[in-house]
Amino acid sequence: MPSQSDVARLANVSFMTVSRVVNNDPRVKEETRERVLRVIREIGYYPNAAARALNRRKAMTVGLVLPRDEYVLSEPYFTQLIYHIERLLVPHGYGLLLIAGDGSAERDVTVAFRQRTVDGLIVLGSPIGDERLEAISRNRIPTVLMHASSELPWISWVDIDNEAMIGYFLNYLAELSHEVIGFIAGDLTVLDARQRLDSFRTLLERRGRRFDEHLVYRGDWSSNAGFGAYRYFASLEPRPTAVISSNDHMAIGFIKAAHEAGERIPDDVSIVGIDDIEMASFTTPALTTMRQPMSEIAAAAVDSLMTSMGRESAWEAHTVLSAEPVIRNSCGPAAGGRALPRQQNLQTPGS
Amino acid sequence: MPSQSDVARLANVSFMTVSRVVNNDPRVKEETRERVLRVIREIGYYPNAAARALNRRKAMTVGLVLPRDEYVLSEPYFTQLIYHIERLLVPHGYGLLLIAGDGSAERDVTVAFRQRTVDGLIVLGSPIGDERLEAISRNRIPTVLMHASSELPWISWVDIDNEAMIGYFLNYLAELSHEVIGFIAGDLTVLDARQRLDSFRTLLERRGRRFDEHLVYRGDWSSNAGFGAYRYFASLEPRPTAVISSNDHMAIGFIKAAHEAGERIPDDVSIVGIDDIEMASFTTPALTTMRQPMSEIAAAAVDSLMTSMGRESAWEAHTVLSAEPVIRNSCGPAAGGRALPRQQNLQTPGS
DNA sequence: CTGTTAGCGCATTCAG
DNA sequence: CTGAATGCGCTAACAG
Repeated sequence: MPSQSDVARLANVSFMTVSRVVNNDPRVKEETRERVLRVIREIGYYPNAAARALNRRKAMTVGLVLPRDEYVLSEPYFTQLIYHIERLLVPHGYGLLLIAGDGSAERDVTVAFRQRTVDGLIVLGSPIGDERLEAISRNRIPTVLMHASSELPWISWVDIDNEAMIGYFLNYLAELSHEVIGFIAGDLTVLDARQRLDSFRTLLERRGRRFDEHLVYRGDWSSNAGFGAYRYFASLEPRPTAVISSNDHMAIGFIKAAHEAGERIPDDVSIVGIDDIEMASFTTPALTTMRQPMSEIAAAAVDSLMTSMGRESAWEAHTVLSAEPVIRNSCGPAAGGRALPRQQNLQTPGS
Repeated sequence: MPSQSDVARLANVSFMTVSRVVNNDPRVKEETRERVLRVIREIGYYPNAAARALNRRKAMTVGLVLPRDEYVLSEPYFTQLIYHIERLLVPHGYGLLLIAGDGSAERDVTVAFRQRTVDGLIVLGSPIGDERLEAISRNRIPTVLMHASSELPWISWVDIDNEAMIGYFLNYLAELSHEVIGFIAGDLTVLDARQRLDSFRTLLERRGRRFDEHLVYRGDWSSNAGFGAYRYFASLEPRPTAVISSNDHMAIGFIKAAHEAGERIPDDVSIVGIDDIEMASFTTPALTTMRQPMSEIAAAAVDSLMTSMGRESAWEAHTVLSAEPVIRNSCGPAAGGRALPRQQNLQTPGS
């Protein structure tokens, strides 16, 4: 495998000149540059990443810390995020290293940085009170958190506006005359899950309605949980006429359970989800939900991380982005109500 | 950030001894080793990955080449594979670097290796006649292909037994007295898609039934394609009483379309999928499908890659694994038939 | 504009 | 069992 010296010899220059050409240093005569470039192409020279990293003290790699939970990982949601992150990192010259966190909390997350394998971290969906964050901050690792937040230095984050989403649905369902609204929570160790639930409670009270613990079903993001939620709500008195699910998977489980029970959606009960996964337009009826701005989320994360890695002292940015409602057919007027569904942003499954 | 020399000084040894301790070289006095280890822990020393890589000429990193297609990537299927691969790589001391292939074919795939950023490659679902494979082989990059195959040296692969899957379904549907069977193909630039279609044709003919082009709908793996397939088959005369879909997504689109048309599954038409994605147990009715042995596939891939990377000269292994049928409720006897559904491997959605 | 010197942190080879 | 010398391939800092 050829090195700079090989190129240098064949081009009749010192290897220093080769280095300059490779790094686009302007102070090289055009003629020499071209000669060197030609040799480089001819013998197929590529700079050795390890030597570069050693010298520059920069690995040009970002670590992607995956949720510990195998289940969460199987969300297409995360895959899309990963896809966008990688795409945005490449133009900056950075690579993306996967780090799954099944071992000891602190070690996993810290080691890659201490070994200088990565220059910074992107953490996907860290749980509340995650000890890893403390370790990250202590080690002064430039980091951006996605779908979570933190006040620690060195830790930037980008999240979606959970309160706005819940607020939107609450309005929407109110216009459809729903009075009793159930809520399916996600795994409450996850910040987004908690924020959604808290928003539900707070916003309800702000409207002067009383918040009833019984109207909350604690799920874990899985379709199965939505299944359980249906049964639970069906047994309630008074029974909710509409349900807000903290994600689409659970909403889909809910719909499935309703079908099996012989009920019709939205005639018998309305349901909304969050995420707009592909399957959401393929349920019967198609699910009303919120679409998250994936590529913006990824872009904000990469931006924050880049400037954070470029600085010497602690720095962090906090970004909140809003989701976009996707109104389909899983909501209707409350039984006995006369309101009509508001058909804005009508979205049909392409076909 | 401390280096070996720092540890050496504090432990009153030469940095060479530190190196030996770090690499578990047995020829170090137990007492010295412990002293060194203590210092290492105290000052939080971690070996510098770049220096190591430079010296050993090994990056201890594997590149994961993702499908170019954003759609395919959103399959939870791939995420699971990634998860398992990472998990299996870590014990070997290897990291996993993501490589998305949106740029020029050869460059993308080759560069990381030529730069010595990765020691080998795992390629997910390469299309038929992929020029990248030729480039990989030419560069003598130890590589394992997943869900594809190739005869090129240096390229190992692991795939599932597509013919066996189709054969199983053909038997199963025959027992249910289905005579006219439709087939929804995946994106035919993908080897698995083609193998499934070819098996369908071949096995049908082997049974002495004639293969009819009209009974094949060419999809692209998406739910939308399944939607279109339903409409297509509904217009056919004679109309198929059962349909084999090349993946679950398309099967789910098919089911959705059937619902919208007011038909019942499996009474009016039977359908099977492949993959057993999570959603497959949450359709109405729950989908009969094939579950792929994810962790075995990943294990076979990692194994092959490891031995391939450990060798000097070309080496490759070819592995074929079989999928496991998951019989749920989307198939019934052909209209007018008297056969009963064979209830083996009965699988209910947990709940 | 180009070359020389030095060293990034580690592991291999050879001496003790 | 331990240490000294050497070089992996590259770039920063300083000559020329």
